[in-house]
Amino acid sequence: MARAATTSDAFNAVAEPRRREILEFLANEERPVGDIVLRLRLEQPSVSKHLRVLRDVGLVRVRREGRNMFYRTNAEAIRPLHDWTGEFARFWRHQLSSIKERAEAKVKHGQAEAISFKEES
Amino acid sequence: MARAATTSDAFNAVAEPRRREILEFLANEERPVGDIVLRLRLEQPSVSKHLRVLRDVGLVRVRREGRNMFYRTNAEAIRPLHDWTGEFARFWRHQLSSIKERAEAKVKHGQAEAISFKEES
DNA sequence: TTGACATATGCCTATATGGGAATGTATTGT
DNA sequence: ACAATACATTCCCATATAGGCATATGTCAA
Repeated sequence: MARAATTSDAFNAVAEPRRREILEFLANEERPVGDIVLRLRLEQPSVSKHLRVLRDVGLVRVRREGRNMFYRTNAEAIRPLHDWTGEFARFWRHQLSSIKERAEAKVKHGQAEAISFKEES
Repeated sequence: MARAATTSDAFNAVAEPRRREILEFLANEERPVGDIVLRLRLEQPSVSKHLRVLRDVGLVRVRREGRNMFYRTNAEAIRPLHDWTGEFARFWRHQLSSIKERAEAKVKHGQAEAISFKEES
């Protein structure tokens, strides 16, 4: 068998980096497809296809307004991922991973892996 | 191009349901491969291959003891996923995801729509 | 060394993918 | 009606699976 479909669940859908970028971009407010194309610098068909996947798993919602399709992130659909990963929180608090990791942690202390949701460009 | 490799990052690695099960099983304590085989009822080669993927992205650590390979989940590697999904928490708190929810919200608090759907040219 | 055991890797195949290019569809303006 | 605009869909293709099966590697015991 092959890999599970990208549309099988939110886990598979967000595995694609571009789709994560789209979700970040659409988190604050709804946007027409054209805006996403400009922002991510992808071909329009690619964006439409990514949106199709996100839509199929409920990660985005869409609304038509004239010729435009306004998409927005449906944060609720991301919640299961947050919940699942959160189950491991108690372990990363009490676990001493490895000597090597501790050393790395000290070195790159500022690398907090924070994702920023830029409003406009 | 095809899909990104399962070993490209934790997002892709955990997209596979079986690998998530493995991570859950190995969260509390280390286990030899044989235990995972029995637990998940998969063929041993499949388990080994899944473990290889998880190992490549740092989601599990391994230790040899005689003929056995003891694997355990490295929760730290799951943290980035938790952090990323957590960025959307403020949205699922303020967003009304469905008509049903909106109706309930109105009844309970008489709360107005919090998200502004701004238009842009 | 030989054999049993535990695990890893290689090979094969059906399947789904993401990007590019072309085309289809819906809506608006004239 | 017709052209333009905004998206969506289809087709093609190189690539990476995941599972099944066979085989290789590594370790221990006799």
